[in-house]
Amino acid sequence: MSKRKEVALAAGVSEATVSHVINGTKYVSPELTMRVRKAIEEKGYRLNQAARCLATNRSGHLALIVNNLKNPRYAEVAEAMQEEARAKGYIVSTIDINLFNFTEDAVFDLISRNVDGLFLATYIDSMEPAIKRACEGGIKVISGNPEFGHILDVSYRKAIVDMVKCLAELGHERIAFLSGYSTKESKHTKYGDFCEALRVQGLPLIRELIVEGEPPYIADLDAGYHSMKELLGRTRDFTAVFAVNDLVAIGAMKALREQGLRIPEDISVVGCDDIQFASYMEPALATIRIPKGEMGMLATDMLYDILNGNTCEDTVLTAAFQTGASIAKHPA
Amino acid sequence: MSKRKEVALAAGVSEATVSHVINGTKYVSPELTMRVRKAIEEKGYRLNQAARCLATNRSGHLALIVNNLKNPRYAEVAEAMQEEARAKGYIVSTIDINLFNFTEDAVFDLISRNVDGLFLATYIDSMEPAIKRACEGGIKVISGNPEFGHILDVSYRKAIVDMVKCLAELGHERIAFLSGYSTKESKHTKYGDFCEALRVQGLPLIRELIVEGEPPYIADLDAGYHSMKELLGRTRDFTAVFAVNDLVAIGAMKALREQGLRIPEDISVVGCDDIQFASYMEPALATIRIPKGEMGMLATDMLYDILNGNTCEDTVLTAAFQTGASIAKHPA
DNA sequence: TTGTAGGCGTTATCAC
DNA sequence: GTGATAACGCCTACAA
Repeated sequence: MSKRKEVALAAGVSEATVSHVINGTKYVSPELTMRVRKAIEEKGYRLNQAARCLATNRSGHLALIVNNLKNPRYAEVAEAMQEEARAKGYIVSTIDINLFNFTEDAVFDLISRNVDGLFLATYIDSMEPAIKRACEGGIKVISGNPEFGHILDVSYRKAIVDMVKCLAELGHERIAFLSGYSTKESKHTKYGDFCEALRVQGLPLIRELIVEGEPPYIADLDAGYHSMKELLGRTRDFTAVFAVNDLVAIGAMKALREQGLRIPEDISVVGCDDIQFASYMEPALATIRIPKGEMGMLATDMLYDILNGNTCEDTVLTAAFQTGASIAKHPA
Repeated sequence: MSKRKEVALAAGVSEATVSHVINGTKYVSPELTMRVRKAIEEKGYRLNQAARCLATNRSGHLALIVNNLKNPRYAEVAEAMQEEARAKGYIVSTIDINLFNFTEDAVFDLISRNVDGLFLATYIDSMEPAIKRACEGGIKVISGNPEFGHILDVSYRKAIVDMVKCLAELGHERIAFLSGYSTKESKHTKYGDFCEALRVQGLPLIRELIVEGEPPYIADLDAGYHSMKELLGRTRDFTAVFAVNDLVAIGAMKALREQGLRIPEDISVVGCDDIQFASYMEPALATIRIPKGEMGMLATDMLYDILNGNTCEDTVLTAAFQTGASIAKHPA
């Protein structure tokens, strides 16, 4: 690895000049610029980011926090964030906290690594203290919590209301909810939105039809499968089910099929997130669409703006109900 | 952010002593150790990794290269790698090269960032030069290519032979292959294995039944869907299809259904990777199982060993055929 | 057992 | 427009 000094030597200029052509921090004559570039090329010189970070206190390193990378929803956010970040010269590390299994050290490590910015694509109360430390440590964070600075969030309210309305109009009255998580978690807004939506439609909230997740609260295919089995073991008196995400919905569909229940003839199913798989299911899963890629991009852009002293607007994107073949009229 | 100096001051010791208790590089009396730890705690001190990196030339930063993070196969590798890495004090950045859309800069950036190690979970010829540079830059790399140092790979051969044998025994003779990529890519071993497997079974390799992918070669659900449509447009004279991965298989299933073809009664379908979704399909997708989590863990362990001057063994894991409801006897 | 000092590769502030 | 020089925070001989 050749260093800046060697490049300067090869180009016959000072080290400072090399830096200036690299960073564009000062005018350098075209001729010298050329010589320097050539020297860089020939020497195969690579700027040492660690050194730069030490000097500038900026690492060009972003972090994304998700709760389950295996959920394509987050994979998509991660991919978009990464793509946008790379275009802006940043690298991103995705931290997969297994929900509720969260350890503060993961965040402290981020501080230690001088991460410039942080996007919380998932949110749990228990990480608040750590995130607060991160803020104090100078890390810019973007999340759904105004307490941490700028906010980028998605609101499910309207979509869930629309969805419940759609089901109600199809004659459904007893709608189950597969939570995946604990409905006691304060930030678990989908459950709150669902309750509200029922209220709006004048439908009852039936406790028996609410299935809580089990620790460690990984809302995945298996969780959906087991949640539905639990529900079916409890009662069959429901005609529609809303799952906290598409994975849970798809898992639930399997459990329903195994019990000989037809979708949507017997039970209508709705998921959430609109992962690509949803439309490849048989029947195609009705779901709630959220702008996953946009979130990743926006988060990156916002962080970029903040880090460069520009302003950035807080944003709340809105989800949209996406109907599908997995819902139908209430069975006569 | 308090620095080491402040900790030293607070603990009434020298900076060197602080470092030694942090790194365990020298014996420090229990008493002083205690004082230092307390001071660290009180001051909320976080070691600056950039500074350490500059001094030691080690970043504690690993990278994983995949071609499509949205493919749960890679998400799983990424998650496992990350988990193992964190336990060892490393952080990992996952780089999603969109296959064949690869740009060398991504790798050069890794060099610039003093990444200690690199795991190529995917492989394409076009990145060879860049990876070579990474090696020269001192980055330890693990991949399927011995040229780059240690190897960690998975062999599909036996699994594919078993799979074709299974299909042959069920009476299938005309087996299609949805490549997703270009079959001309030298490293695209699944295609080679498939050809070999046909040979072993004495089955013909039918050019018409081989569907090449389209640039930019993202072998995902849509690609599978379109590949199958293309195949169906070409001929219906096949009774089984092997897809390069589960996503392609699932996409193909949709196209088949749309044409009124039943799975497995009319067409048997086999995927590859054994992503969790496979078993949640209707019918459950026969596939080829690969140890995804194990690969992520192993790669990390190997890198860790190498980086710490230990030896590590090259490993080739073997895939296994996993039957499923998506295959059945040749339709009479 | 503990402290001192030089250096890691860049940036940034100054004179030149 | 260009070139020295002092940080940046930490590690690590080497000295005490």
